[in-house]
Amino acid sequence: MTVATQRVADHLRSAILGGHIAPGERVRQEDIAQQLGASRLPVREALQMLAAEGLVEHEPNKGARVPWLSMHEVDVMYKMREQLEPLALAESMPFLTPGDLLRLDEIQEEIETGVDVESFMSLDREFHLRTYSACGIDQLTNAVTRLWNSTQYYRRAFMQLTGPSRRWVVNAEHRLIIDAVSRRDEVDAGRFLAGHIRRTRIELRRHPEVFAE
Amino acid sequence: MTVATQRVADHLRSAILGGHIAPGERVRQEDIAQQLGASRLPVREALQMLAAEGLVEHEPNKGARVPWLSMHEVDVMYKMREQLEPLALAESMPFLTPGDLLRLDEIQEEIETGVDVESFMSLDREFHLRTYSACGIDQLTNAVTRLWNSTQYYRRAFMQLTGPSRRWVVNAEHRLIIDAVSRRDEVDAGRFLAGHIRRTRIELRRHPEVFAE
DNA sequence: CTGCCATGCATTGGATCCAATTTTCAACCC
DNA sequence: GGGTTGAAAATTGGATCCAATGCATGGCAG
Repeated sequence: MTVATQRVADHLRSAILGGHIAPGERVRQEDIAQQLGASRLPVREALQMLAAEGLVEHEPNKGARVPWLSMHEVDVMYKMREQLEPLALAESMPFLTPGDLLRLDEIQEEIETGVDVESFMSLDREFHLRTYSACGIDQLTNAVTRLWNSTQYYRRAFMQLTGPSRRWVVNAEHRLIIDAVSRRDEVDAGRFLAGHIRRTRIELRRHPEVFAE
Repeated sequence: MTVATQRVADHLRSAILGGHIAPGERVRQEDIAQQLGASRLPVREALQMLAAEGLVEHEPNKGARVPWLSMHEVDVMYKMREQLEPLALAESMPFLTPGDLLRLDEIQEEIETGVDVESFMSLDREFHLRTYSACGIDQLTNAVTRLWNSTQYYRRAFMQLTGPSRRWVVNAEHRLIIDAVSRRDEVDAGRFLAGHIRRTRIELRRHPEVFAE
Protein backbone atom coordinates (compact mmCIF):
# COMPACT_ATOMS: atom_id res chain seq x y z
CA MET A 1 0.00 0.00 0.00
CA THR A 2 2.37 2.48 1.28
CA VAL A 3 5.07 3.11 -1.25
CA ALA A 4 2.90 4.15 -4.20
CA THR A 5 0.31 5.83 -1.96
CA GLN A 6 3.02 7.85 -0.28
CA ARG A 7 4.45 8.93 -3.63
CA VAL A 8 1.05 10.05 -4.84
CA ALA A 9 0.24 11.84 -1.58
CA ASP A 10 3.56 13.72 -1.68
CA HIS A 11 3.02 14.68 -5.30
CA LEU A 12 -0.51 15.94 -4.67
CA ARG A 13 0.55 17.80 -1.55
CA SER A 14 3.28 19.73 -3.31
CA ALA A 15 1.00 20.36 -6.28
CA ILE A 16 -1.53 21.97 -3.98
CA LEU A 17 1.07 23.83 -1.92
CA GLY A 18 2.75 25.00 -5.13
CA GLY A 19 -0.52 26.53 -6.25
CA HIS A 20 -0.82 24.26 -9.28
CA ILE A 21 -4.15 23.03 -7.92
CA ALA A 22 -6.15 25.98 -6.65
CA PRO A 23 -9.10 26.07 -4.23
CA GLY A 24 -12.35 25.02 -5.87
CA GLU A 25 -10.48 22.91 -8.37
CA ARG A 26 -11.44 19.29 -8.78
CA VAL A 27 -8.94 16.45 -8.50
CA ARG A 28 -9.79 13.62 -10.88
CA GLN A 29 -8.43 10.24 -9.90
CA GLU A 30 -7.69 9.08 -13.43
CA ASP A 31 -5.76 12.27 -14.26
CA ILE A 32 -3.43 11.89 -11.31
CA ALA A 33 -3.03 8.16 -11.91
CA GLN A 34 -1.93 8.63 -15.52
CA GLN A 35 0.22 11.60 -14.59
CA LEU A 36 2.20 9.41 -12.17
CA GLY A 37 2.00 6.18 -14.12
CA ALA A 38 0.10 4.37 -11.40
CA SER A 39 -3.36 2.91 -11.12
CA ARG A 40 -6.26 4.73 -9.52
CA LEU A 41 -6.03 2.77 -6.30
CA PRO A 42 -3.01 4.50 -4.73
CA VAL A 43 -4.57 7.80 -5.82
CA ARG A 44 -7.76 7.02 -3.94
CA GLU A 45 -5.83 6.08 -0.82
CA ALA A 46 -3.71 9.21 -1.06
CA LEU A 47 -6.84 11.32 -1.38
CA GLN A 48 -8.15 9.83 1.87
CA MET A 49 -4.96 10.92 3.61
CA LEU A 50 -5.17 14.43 2.19
CA ALA A 51 -8.83 14.61 3.16
CA ALA A 52 -7.90 13.75 6.75
CA GLU A 53 -5.26 16.50 6.56
CA GLY A 54 -7.85 18.99 5.33
CA LEU A 55 -6.05 19.63 2.03
CA VAL A 56 -8.96 18.26 -0.01
CA GLU A 57 -12.66 17.76 0.57
CA HIS A 58 -14.34 14.54 -0.41
CA GLU A 59 -17.99 14.32 -1.43
CA PRO A 60 -19.49 10.87 -2.10
CA ASN A 61 -19.74 10.07 -5.79
CA LYS A 62 -18.54 13.55 -6.66
CA GLY A 63 -14.87 13.26 -5.94
CA ALA A 64 -12.23 15.38 -4.29
CA ARG A 65 -11.64 19.08 -4.59
CA VAL A 66 -9.45 21.63 -2.87
CA PRO A 67 -11.68 23.54 -0.44
CA TRP A 68 -12.16 27.28 -0.29
CA LEU A 69 -11.52 28.78 3.13
CA SER A 70 -13.32 31.84 4.42
CA MET A 71 -11.41 34.71 5.98
CA HIS A 72 -12.79 33.74 9.36
CA GLU A 73 -11.53 30.18 9.04
CA VAL A 74 -8.04 31.33 8.12
CA ASP A 75 -8.17 33.88 10.91
CA VAL A 76 -8.92 31.16 13.47
CA MET A 77 -6.20 28.94 12.02
CA TYR A 78 -3.72 31.76 12.55
CA LYS A 79 -4.92 31.98 16.15
CA MET A 80 -4.24 28.26 16.46
CA ARG A 81 -0.73 28.84 15.12
CA GLU A 82 -0.31 31.63 17.66
CA GLN A 83 -1.07 29.13 20.41
CA LEU A 84 0.77 26.08 19.08
CA GLU A 85 3.97 27.45 17.58
CA PRO A 86 5.34 29.04 20.75
CA LEU A 87 4.73 25.68 22.45
CA ALA A 88 6.49 23.86 19.61
CA LEU A 89 9.42 26.25 19.83
CA ALA A 90 9.67 25.84 23.60
CA GLU A 91 9.58 22.04 23.30
CA SER A 92 12.25 22.15 20.60
CA MET A 93 14.54 24.62 22.31
CA PRO A 94 16.49 22.08 24.39
CA PHE A 95 17.26 20.03 21.28
CA LEU A 96 18.45 22.84 19.02
CA THR A 97 22.14 22.44 18.14
CA PRO A 98 24.56 25.25 17.27
CA GLY A 99 24.30 23.95 13.71
CA ASP A 100 20.54 24.54 13.76
CA LEU A 101 21.07 28.12 14.95
CA LEU A 102 23.61 28.68 12.19
CA ARG A 103 21.11 27.42 9.62
CA LEU A 104 18.47 29.79 11.00
CA ASP A 105 20.88 32.66 10.48
CA GLU A 106 21.69 31.53 6.94
CA ILE A 107 18.03 31.34 6.00
CA GLN A 108 17.34 34.78 7.41
CA GLU A 109 20.33 36.27 5.58
CA GLU A 110 19.09 34.84 2.32
CA ILE A 111 15.62 36.23 2.98
CA GLU A 112 17.17 39.65 3.54
CA THR A 113 18.79 39.66 0.10
CA GLY A 114 15.27 40.38 -1.15
CA VAL A 115 14.27 37.16 -2.86
CA ASP A 116 11.11 36.72 -4.94
CA VAL A 117 7.77 35.59 -3.53
CA GLU A 118 8.21 31.84 -4.15
CA SER A 119 11.69 31.76 -2.62
CA PHE A 120 10.49 33.79 0.33
CA MET A 121 7.59 31.42 0.96
CA SER A 122 9.88 28.42 0.91
CA LEU A 123 12.56 30.00 3.10
CA ASP A 124 10.03 31.38 5.57
CA ARG A 125 8.44 27.94 5.81
CA GLU A 126 11.80 26.34 6.52
CA PHE A 127 12.67 29.03 9.05
CA HIS A 128 9.65 28.13 11.12
CA LEU A 129 8.94 24.45 10.55
CA ARG A 130 12.50 23.11 10.67
CA THR A 131 12.89 24.63 14.08
CA TYR A 132 9.85 22.86 15.47
CA SER A 133 10.73 19.42 14.17
CA ALA A 134 13.58 19.20 16.69
CA CYS A 135 11.06 18.54 19.47
CA GLY A 136 10.40 15.10 18.00
CA ILE A 137 6.66 15.06 18.82
CA ASP A 138 4.90 14.11 15.61
CA GLN A 139 1.45 15.13 16.81
CA LEU A 140 2.72 18.63 17.46
CA THR A 141 4.77 19.15 14.31
CA ASN A 142 2.01 17.60 12.20
CA ALA A 143 -0.62 19.89 13.65
CA VAL A 144 1.50 22.94 12.93
CA THR A 145 2.47 21.73 9.47
CA ARG A 146 -1.18 21.15 8.60
CA LEU A 147 -2.01 24.72 9.58
CA TRP A 148 0.78 26.02 7.37
CA ASN A 149 -0.33 23.81 4.48
CA SER A 150 -4.00 24.72 4.61
CA THR A 151 -3.31 28.44 4.69
CA GLN A 152 -0.46 28.48 2.16
CA TYR A 153 -2.64 29.47 -0.79
CA TYR A 154 -3.94 32.59 0.96
CA ARG A 155 -0.50 33.54 2.22
CA ARG A 156 0.79 33.46 -1.34
CA ALA A 157 -2.16 35.45 -2.65
CA PHE A 158 -1.58 38.03 0.07
CA MET A 159 2.09 38.38 -0.71
CA GLN A 160 1.56 38.63 -4.44
CA LEU A 161 -0.92 41.37 -3.72
CA THR A 162 1.13 43.44 -1.31
CA GLY A 163 4.59 42.87 -2.72
CA PRO A 164 7.75 42.98 -0.61
CA SER A 165 6.96 46.41 0.78
CA ARG A 166 6.64 45.41 4.42
CA ARG A 167 9.27 42.69 4.26
CA TRP A 168 11.47 44.65 6.66
CA VAL A 169 8.98 44.04 9.50
CA VAL A 170 9.29 40.29 8.97
CA ASN A 171 13.06 40.60 9.02
CA ALA A 172 13.06 42.53 12.27
CA GLU A 173 10.76 39.99 13.90
CA HIS A 174 12.78 37.04 12.65
CA ARG A 175 15.94 38.64 14.05
CA LEU A 176 14.30 39.09 17.43
CA ILE A 177 13.28 35.42 17.43
CA ILE A 178 16.73 34.21 16.38
CA ASP A 179 18.31 36.31 19.08
CA ALA A 180 15.99 34.98 21.79
CA VAL A 181 16.51 31.40 20.65
CA SER A 182 20.27 31.92 20.70
CA ARG A 183 20.01 33.11 24.29
CA ARG A 184 17.85 30.03 25.02
CA ASP A 185 15.22 32.41 26.32
CA GLU A 186 12.06 30.49 25.63
CA VAL A 187 9.75 33.09 27.16
CA ASP A 188 11.01 35.88 24.93
CA ALA A 189 11.18 33.60 21.92
CA GLY A 190 7.58 32.53 22.43
CA ARG A 191 6.47 36.13 22.88
CA PHE A 192 8.19 37.35 19.72
CA LEU A 193 6.95 34.36 17.74
CA ALA A 194 3.35 34.84 18.89
CA GLY A 195 3.59 38.55 18.09
CA HIS A 196 4.97 37.77 14.65
CA ILE A 197 2.09 35.42 13.87
CA ARG A 198 -0.44 37.78 15.37
CA ARG A 199 0.72 40.72 13.26
CA THR A 200 0.60 38.57 10.13
CA ARG A 201 -2.96 37.56 10.98
CA ILE A 202 -4.04 41.17 11.42
CA GLU A 203 -2.45 42.23 8.13
CA LEU A 204 -4.07 39.33 6.33
CA ARG A 205 -7.47 40.49 7.62
CA ARG A 206 -6.96 43.75 5.77
CA HIS A 207 -7.21 41.93 2.46
CA PRO A 208 -10.60 40.19 2.32
CA GLU A 209 -10.35 40.09 -1.48
CA VAL A 210 -8.01 37.12 -1.13
CA PHE A 211 -10.74 34.88 0.30
CA ALA A 212 -13.94 33.19 -0.83
CA GLU A 213 -17.32 34.98 -0.70
CA MET B 1 -15.68 5.59 -2.07
CA THR B 2 -17.03 7.39 0.84
CA VAL B 3 -20.02 5.56 2.23
CA ALA B 4 -18.34 2.22 2.98
CA THR B 5 -15.01 3.83 3.84
CA GLN B 6 -16.73 6.16 6.27
CA ARG B 7 -18.57 3.27 7.89
CA VAL B 8 -15.36 1.32 8.34
CA ALA B 9 -13.46 4.35 9.64
CA ASP B 10 -16.18 5.10 12.19
CA HIS B 11 -16.25 1.49 13.30
CA LEU B 12 -12.49 1.30 13.71
CA ARG B 13 -12.38 4.64 15.48
CA SER B 14 -14.92 3.62 18.10
CA ALA B 15 -13.28 0.21 18.46
CA ILE B 16 -9.99 1.91 19.28
CA LEU B 17 -11.57 4.58 21.49
CA GLY B 18 -13.61 1.90 23.27
CA GLY B 19 -10.40 0.10 24.12
CA HIS B 20 -11.31 -2.98 22.09
CA ILE B 21 -8.15 -2.49 20.07
CA ALA B 22 -5.28 -1.65 22.38
CA PRO B 23 -1.93 0.02 21.63
CA GLY B 24 0.52 -2.39 20.06
CA GLU B 25 -2.28 -4.44 18.62
CA ARG B 26 -2.29 -5.17 14.93
CA VAL B 27 -5.24 -4.38 12.67
CA ARG B 28 -5.60 -6.99 9.94
CA GLN B 29 -7.45 -5.81 6.86
CA GLU B 30 -9.19 -9.11 6.19
CA ASP B 31 -10.49 -9.36 9.77
CA ILE B 32 -12.13 -5.95 9.68
CA ALA B 33 -13.48 -6.56 6.19
CA GLN B 34 -15.23 -9.81 7.18
CA GLN B 35 -16.38 -8.30 10.46
CA LEU B 36 -18.22 -5.56 8.56
CA GLY B 37 -19.22 -7.58 5.54
CA ALA B 38 -17.22 -5.43 3.15
CA SER B 39 -14.21 -6.03 0.94
CA ARG B 40 -10.69 -5.09 1.95
CA LEU B 41 -10.67 -1.97 -0.19
CA PRO B 42 -12.76 0.31 2.04
CA VAL B 43 -10.78 -1.00 4.99
CA ARG B 44 -7.52 0.03 3.37
CA GLU B 45 -8.86 3.48 2.62
CA ALA B 46 -10.21 3.85 6.15
CA LEU B 47 -6.81 2.86 7.55
CA GLN B 48 -5.21 5.67 5.55
CA MET B 49 -7.58 8.14 7.15
CA LEU B 50 -6.91 6.82 10.64
CA ALA B 51 -3.18 6.91 9.95
CA ALA B 52 -3.46 10.58 9.02
CA GLU B 53 -5.36 11.11 12.28
CA GLY B 54 -2.63 9.38 14.24
CA LEU B 55 -4.92 6.61 15.51
CA VAL B 56 -2.93 3.91 13.72
CA GLU B 57 0.61 3.57 12.37
CA HIS B 58 1.25 2.11 8.97
CA GLU B 59 4.41 0.24 8.06
CA PRO B 60 4.89 -0.84 4.43
CA ASN B 61 4.16 -4.53 3.87
CA LYS B 62 3.58 -5.02 7.57
CA GLY B 63 0.22 -3.41 8.06
CA ALA B 64 -1.40 -1.14 10.57
CA ARG B 65 -1.21 -1.16 14.32
CA VAL B 66 -2.32 1.10 17.13
CA PRO B 67 0.77 3.00 18.29
CA TRP B 68 2.12 3.17 21.81
CA LEU B 69 2.61 6.69 23.12
CA SER B 70 5.30 7.63 25.60
CA MET B 71 4.50 9.67 28.67
CA HIS B 72 6.33 12.60 27.14
CA GLU B 73 4.24 12.48 23.99
CA VAL B 74 0.99 12.44 25.95
CA ASP B 75 2.32 15.21 28.16
CA VAL B 76 2.97 17.44 25.15
CA MET B 77 -0.44 16.59 23.71
CA TYR B 78 -2.02 17.77 26.94
CA LYS B 79 -0.03 20.99 26.61
CA MET B 80 -1.47 21.35 23.12
CA ARG B 81 -4.97 20.89 24.55
CA GLU B 82 -4.16 23.53 27.15
CA GLN B 83 -3.42 25.96 24.32
CA LEU B 84 -6.16 25.02 21.89
CA GLU B 85 -9.21 24.34 24.03
CA PRO B 86 -9.44 27.79 25.62
CA LEU B 87 -9.27 29.20 22.09
CA ALA B 88 -11.98 26.79 20.94
CA LEU B 89 -14.16 27.77 23.88
CA ALA B 90 -13.65 31.46 23.23
CA GLU B 91 -14.52 31.06 19.55
CA SER B 92 -17.62 29.04 20.46
CA MET B 93 -18.84 31.31 23.23
CA PRO B 94 -20.81 33.73 21.00
CA PHE B 95 -22.69 30.82 19.44
CA LEU B 96 -23.70 28.98 22.61
CA THR B 97 -27.45 28.97 23.11
CA PRO B 98 -29.30 28.78 26.44
CA GLY B 99 -30.12 25.22 25.41
CA ASP B 100 -26.41 24.40 25.17
CA LEU B 101 -25.83 25.80 28.65
CA LEU B 102 -28.72 23.72 29.98
CA ARG B 103 -27.20 20.61 28.41
CA LEU B 104 -23.84 21.40 30.03
CA ASP B 105 -25.59 21.55 33.39
CA GLU B 106 -27.39 18.26 32.75
CA ILE B 107 -24.17 16.48 31.84
CA GLN B 108 -22.42 17.78 34.92
CA GLU B 109 -25.31 16.76 37.17
CA GLU B 110 -25.18 13.25 35.77
CA ILE B 111 -21.43 13.13 36.33
CA GLU B 112 -21.96 14.13 39.93
CA THR B 113 -24.26 11.17 40.57
CA GLY B 114 -21.05 9.17 40.61
CA VAL B 115 -21.21 7.18 37.39
CA ASP B 116 -18.78 4.40 36.45
CA VAL B 117 -15.57 4.96 34.51
CA GLU B 118 -16.98 4.33 31.03
CA SER B 119 -19.96 6.64 31.56
CA PHE B 120 -17.72 9.30 33.03
CA MET B 121 -15.37 9.15 30.05
CA SER B 122 -18.26 9.55 27.64
CA LEU B 123 -19.94 12.36 29.59
CA ASP B 124 -16.68 14.20 30.14
CA ARG B 125 -15.92 13.96 26.46
CA GLU B 126 -19.32 15.38 25.58
CA PHE B 127 -18.97 18.13 28.19
CA HIS B 128 -15.85 19.41 26.47
CA LEU B 129 -16.15 18.58 22.79
CA ARG B 130 -19.81 19.47 22.25
CA THR B 131 -19.08 22.93 23.54
CA TYR B 132 -16.32 23.52 21.03
CA SER B 133 -18.23 22.36 17.99
CA ALA B 134 -20.43 25.45 18.21
CA CYS B 135 -17.58 27.55 16.79
CA GLY B 136 -18.06 25.85 13.41
CA ILE B 137 -14.37 25.79 12.49
CA ASP B 138 -13.61 22.24 11.45
CA GLN B 139 -9.85 22.65 11.58
CA LEU B 140 -10.09 23.66 15.21
CA THR B 141 -12.60 21.08 16.42
CA ASN B 142 -10.83 18.35 14.47
CA ALA B 143 -7.48 19.21 16.00
CA VAL B 144 -8.93 19.09 19.51
CA THR B 145 -10.88 15.91 18.82
CA ARG B 146 -7.75 14.21 17.53
CA LEU B 147 -5.92 15.07 20.72
CA TRP B 148 -8.76 13.59 22.78
CA ASN B 149 -8.85 10.47 20.63
CA SER B 150 -5.14 9.77 20.69
CA THR B 151 -4.90 10.12 24.47
CA GLN B 152 -8.16 8.33 25.33
CA TYR B 153 -6.52 4.98 26.07
CA TYR B 154 -4.18 6.48 28.66
CA ARG B 155 -6.93 8.55 30.23
CA ARG B 156 -8.98 5.39 30.73
CA ALA B 157 -6.01 3.46 32.13
CA PHE B 158 -5.34 6.34 34.54
CA MET B 159 -8.93 6.45 35.76
CA GLN B 160 -9.19 2.71 36.19
CA LEU B 161 -6.03 2.91 38.25
CA THR B 162 -6.96 5.79 40.50
CA GLY B 163 -10.70 5.21 40.82
CA PRO B 164 -13.21 8.00 41.45
CA SER B 165 -11.34 9.27 44.50
CA ARG B 166 -10.49 12.70 43.15
CA ARG B 167 -13.63 13.08 41.08
CA TRP B 168 -14.73 16.01 43.29
CA VAL B 169 -11.89 18.14 41.91
CA VAL B 170 -13.16 17.59 38.38
CA ASN B 171 -16.66 18.54 39.50
CA ALA B 172 -15.49 21.75 41.12
CA GLU B 173 -13.53 22.72 38.01
CA HIS B 174 -16.41 21.90 35.69
CA ARG B 175 -18.73 24.03 37.83
CA LEU B 176 -16.33 26.95 37.62
CA ILE B 177 -16.20 26.60 33.85
CA ILE B 178 -19.99 26.35 33.50
CA ASP B 179 -20.40 29.41 35.66
CA ALA B 180 -17.92 31.47 33.66
CA VAL B 181 -19.49 30.38 30.38
CA SER B 182 -22.93 31.31 31.69
CA ARG B 183 -21.60 34.76 32.51
CA ARG B 184 -20.11 34.90 28.98
CA ASP B 185 -16.79 35.62 30.59
CA GLU B 186 -14.39 34.13 28.10
CA VAL B 187 -11.28 35.18 29.98
CA ASP B 188 -12.30 33.38 33.17
CA ALA B 189 -13.67 30.41 31.24
CA GLY B 190 -10.38 30.05 29.39
CA ARG B 191 -8.40 30.33 32.58
CA PHE B 192 -10.43 27.70 34.41
CA LEU B 193 -10.39 25.39 31.40
CA ALA B 194 -6.62 25.70 30.98
CA GLY B 195 -6.15 25.07 34.69
CA HIS B 196 -8.40 22.03 34.52
CA ILE B 197 -6.39 20.52 31.67
CA ARG B 198 -3.11 21.46 33.28
CA ARG B 199 -4.00 19.78 36.58
CA THR B 200 -5.07 16.63 34.72
CA ARG B 201 -1.74 16.60 32.89
CA ILE B 202 0.21 16.88 36.11
CA GLU B 203 -1.78 14.10 37.76
CA LEU B 204 -1.30 11.87 34.73
CA ARG B 205 2.46 12.37 35.02
CA ARG B 206 2.32 10.79 38.45
CA HIS B 207 1.42 7.45 36.90
CA PRO B 208 4.19 6.48 34.48
CA GLU B 209 3.09 2.84 34.75
CA VAL B 210 0.26 3.64 32.34
CA PHE B 211 2.66 4.32 29.46
CA ALA B 212 5.05 2.41 27.21
CA GLU B 213 8.70 1.78 28.16
C1' DC C 1 21.20 -29.89 20.91
C1' DT C 2 21.50 -25.48 18.64
C1' DG C 3 21.66 -22.34 14.97
C1' DC C 4 20.89 -21.39 10.11
C1' DC C 5 18.56 -21.74 5.84
C1' DA C 6 14.80 -22.87 2.89
C1' DT C 7 10.20 -23.70 1.87
C1' DG C 8 5.29 -22.69 2.57
C1' DC C 9 1.65 -19.83 4.54
C1' DA C 10 -0.39 -15.51 5.76
C1' DT C 11 -0.90 -10.77 4.84
C1' DT C 12 -0.38 -6.67 2.39
C1' DG C 13 0.31 -3.91 -2.16
C1' DG C 14 -1.35 -2.86 -6.63
C1' DA C 15 -4.10 -3.52 -11.02
C1' DT C 16 -8.06 -4.51 -13.50
C1' DC C 17 -12.92 -5.03 -13.87
C1' DC C 18 -17.87 -3.97 -13.19
C1' DA C 19 -21.70 -1.35 -11.10
C1' DA C 20 -23.68 3.00 -9.59
C1' DT C 21 -23.92 7.75 -9.58
C1' DT C 22 -23.18 12.17 -11.50
C1' DT C 23 -22.58 15.33 -15.10
C1' DT C 24 -22.92 16.99 -19.57
C1' DC C 25 -25.18 18.07 -23.60
C1' DA C 26 -28.66 18.05 -26.81
C1' DA C 27 -33.33 17.64 -28.21
C1' DC C 28 -37.85 18.97 -27.17
C1' DC C 29 -41.70 21.44 -25.25
C1' DC C 30 -43.61 25.64 -23.58
C1' DG D 1 -35.51 31.85 -26.91
C1' DG D 2 -35.21 29.74 -22.41
C1' DG D 3 -35.96 26.08 -19.45
C1' DT D 4 -36.73 21.13 -18.73
C1' DT D 5 -36.12 16.33 -19.52
C1' DG D 6 -33.76 12.60 -21.16
C1' DA D 7 -29.94 9.67 -22.51
C1' DA D 8 -25.04 9.00 -23.10
C1' DA D 9 -20.46 9.83 -21.53
C1' DA D 10 -17.46 10.49 -17.75
C1' DT D 11 -16.21 9.63 -13.13
C1' DT D 12 -16.31 7.52 -8.81
C1' DG D 13 -17.33 3.37 -5.59
C1' DG D 14 -16.56 -1.34 -4.58
C1' DA D 15 -15.06 -6.27 -5.45
C1' DT D 16 -12.08 -9.63 -7.08
C1' DC D 17 -7.70 -11.11 -8.63
C1' DC D 18 -2.65 -11.60 -8.81
C1' DA D 19 2.02 -10.36 -7.29
C1' DA D 20 5.27 -9.25 -3.66
C1' DT D 21 6.72 -9.09 0.83
C1' DG D 22 7.11 -10.76 5.50
C1' DC D 23 6.69 -14.38 8.96
C1' DA D 24 6.75 -18.93 10.86
C1' DT D 25 7.60 -23.60 10.82
C1' DG D 26 10.47 -27.39 10.05
C1' DG D 27 14.49 -29.69 8.22
C1' DC D 28 19.39 -29.97 7.92
C1' DA D 29 24.11 -29.40 9.16
C1' DG D 30 27.54 -28.50 12.48
